[in-house]
Amino acid sequence: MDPLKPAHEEFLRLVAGVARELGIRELPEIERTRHQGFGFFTARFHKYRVGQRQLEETVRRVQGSYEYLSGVSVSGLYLNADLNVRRVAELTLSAALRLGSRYGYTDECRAGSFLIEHTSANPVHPLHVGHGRNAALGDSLARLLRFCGNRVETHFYVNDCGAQVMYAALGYSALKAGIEERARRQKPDAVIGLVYSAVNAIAEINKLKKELEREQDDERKREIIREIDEWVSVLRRLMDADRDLVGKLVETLGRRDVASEAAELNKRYEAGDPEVRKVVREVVELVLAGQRATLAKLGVEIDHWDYESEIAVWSGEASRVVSELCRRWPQYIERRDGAVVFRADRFVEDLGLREALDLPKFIPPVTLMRSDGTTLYVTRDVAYALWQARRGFDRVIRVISSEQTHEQAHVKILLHALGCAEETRKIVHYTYEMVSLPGVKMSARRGQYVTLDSIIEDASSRSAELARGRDSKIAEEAAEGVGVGSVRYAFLSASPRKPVEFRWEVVLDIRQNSGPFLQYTYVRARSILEKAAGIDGNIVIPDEMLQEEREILMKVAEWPSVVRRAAASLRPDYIAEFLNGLSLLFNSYYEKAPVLKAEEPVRSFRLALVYAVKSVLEAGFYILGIPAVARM
RNA sequence: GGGCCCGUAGCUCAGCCUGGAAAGAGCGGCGGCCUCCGGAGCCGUAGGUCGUGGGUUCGAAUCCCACCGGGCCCGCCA
Repeated sequence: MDPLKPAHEEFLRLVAGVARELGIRELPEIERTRHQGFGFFTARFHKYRVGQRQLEETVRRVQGSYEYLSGVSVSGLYLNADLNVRRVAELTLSAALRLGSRYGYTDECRAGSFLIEHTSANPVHPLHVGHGRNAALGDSLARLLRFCGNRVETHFYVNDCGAQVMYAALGYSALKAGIEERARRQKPDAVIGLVYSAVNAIAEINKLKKELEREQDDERKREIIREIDEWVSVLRRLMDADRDLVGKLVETLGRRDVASEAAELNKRYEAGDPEVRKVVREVVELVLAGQRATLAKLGVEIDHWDYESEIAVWSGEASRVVSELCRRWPQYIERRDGAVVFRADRFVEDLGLREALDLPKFIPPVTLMRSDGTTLYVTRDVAYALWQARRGFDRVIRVISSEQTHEQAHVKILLHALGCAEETRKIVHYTYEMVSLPGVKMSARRGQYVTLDSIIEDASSRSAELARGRDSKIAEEAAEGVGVGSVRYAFLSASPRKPVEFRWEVVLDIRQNSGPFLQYTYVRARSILEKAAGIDGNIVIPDEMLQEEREILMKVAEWPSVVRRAAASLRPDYIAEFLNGLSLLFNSYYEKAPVLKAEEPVRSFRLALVYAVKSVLEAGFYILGIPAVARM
């Protein structure tokens, strides 16, 4: 139910009539007026080369009487119309009272079925802030599209292939008992994260030492020594976290050729060696248990966990991708020391695909297979993309950070080269920019990151701290909900295209544009309704409304179209912005207009208005995944 | 060196896809209010070369080009 629909239709009829009279063949676009004082709806006639007088006269001739519009006017070459606020208000309040937190849904926002892949962090460490943005975006897209009545399935791609997993597995099998014991006490992903970083550092140091022995050039030698020092200090830092564990890892693996062992392990894993398979899966499951717990805390549920090994490797799909490309495009295949390289650069150039596939201007060649016969991430990703595209959804949305722009372009090119036009069209690389923390440099390989767990925890304790001075028990209870709300809002409120700097003053700013601000608004609205104990269904719209009441009603009336726009353009931030605007209006109103103490019938009207605001906030909270706390 | 993205008020951001009215919010600043449903409040006000320079257009924050500044990426890593 869209309360603006009748008014929109009336305006549409007017505009169409005017256009017809003026001999304009197309229908001028109808917009929500951007500037105050020029009505609610606008149609522009600039490009049709008509005079203002002519437009005015035509409008006068064509316009009829309207139920939902008022004040049709021409200003310059704009045709504007205001709303009949009373009529629209009736529709809005009755829709909100009837639908509650489902208000906002309209049939027009259904757009098909969606497979959404998101988060897909490597299973060797805990989730960090960047994954938080990915998870919040992916999850909210899923919620938004579900709210709109679409079929949605969420997927997490478990990258259990490749060297980094093998590093974790090597460390794990070397110190199994100690690690398992720790994983019972601490979060298992944190434990494995430490193991992974330590083994990685050991491997790096060993590789560099070997290089140092062979190296002749003094300049280069000094540089290698510098790099070794850097990794040694990484190791030292990891020791501070768990001296016993990291010390034992150095002892056990320090003299071994960890890099070669990892490569060997990887080869056996891809071949499906049962022994390796068992170890790798054990370590991966430990990490996933931890990652799952973090996601659950954020209110994120994943429907399917897709294992790279199964879907791309053991199924033979990745190999088929390679052989099929060799068969179709032998002229673009090069073999370098046994590795298979696809000359994506020349392929794109020769076939002139840049425009058609909307590719970046620089495309490097892409290696499809290592010289030891194992697959590479991009090849497996192509196999996975095909698998996704063939699961019977209209669209596949892959939420992947902008770091992978080039890799995702490769996937697109390779799909095209395989002749999978249909599949390519379905797949969307939903990109978002990085999250940074002031003064923190992150590197997963160096075990240097701020975990999502610590961010959520920090947000919760800080929000409890901010509430000190009020009821501390309530603050305590609400802390986690407010913490989660603040974190999710911080990730979702900016356009995905913009880098986000995570700063506590902003994230927890109660006055505006934050999760807690919305939650606080919600608590206020809810508290009024609780005290009122029930709303009369017979709402009389008063003849004299406050300016704030008019504004809130029109804002609430716009909610369904905001939902539609957000869903159509896949932008949860539109929802966040809208809720922030609504909250600002409501808080201002709250201060001016007593609800419970008002005389009837104004009291009932105001209660209905509060209920409508509360309902919109609830719907928006569902979409953004912000906990609707009752008190805070 | 090349590629992708970002640059709008002191700060955080919306608007850019699809050009059109005086470029919108909030925070902070300044000045005020409050025996009232939750003060983590409210009202008012000042504050802008839309990074810079060209171009296209009747008209550019919006489209094109160049440059400057920031982030990310350019591997037989993922």
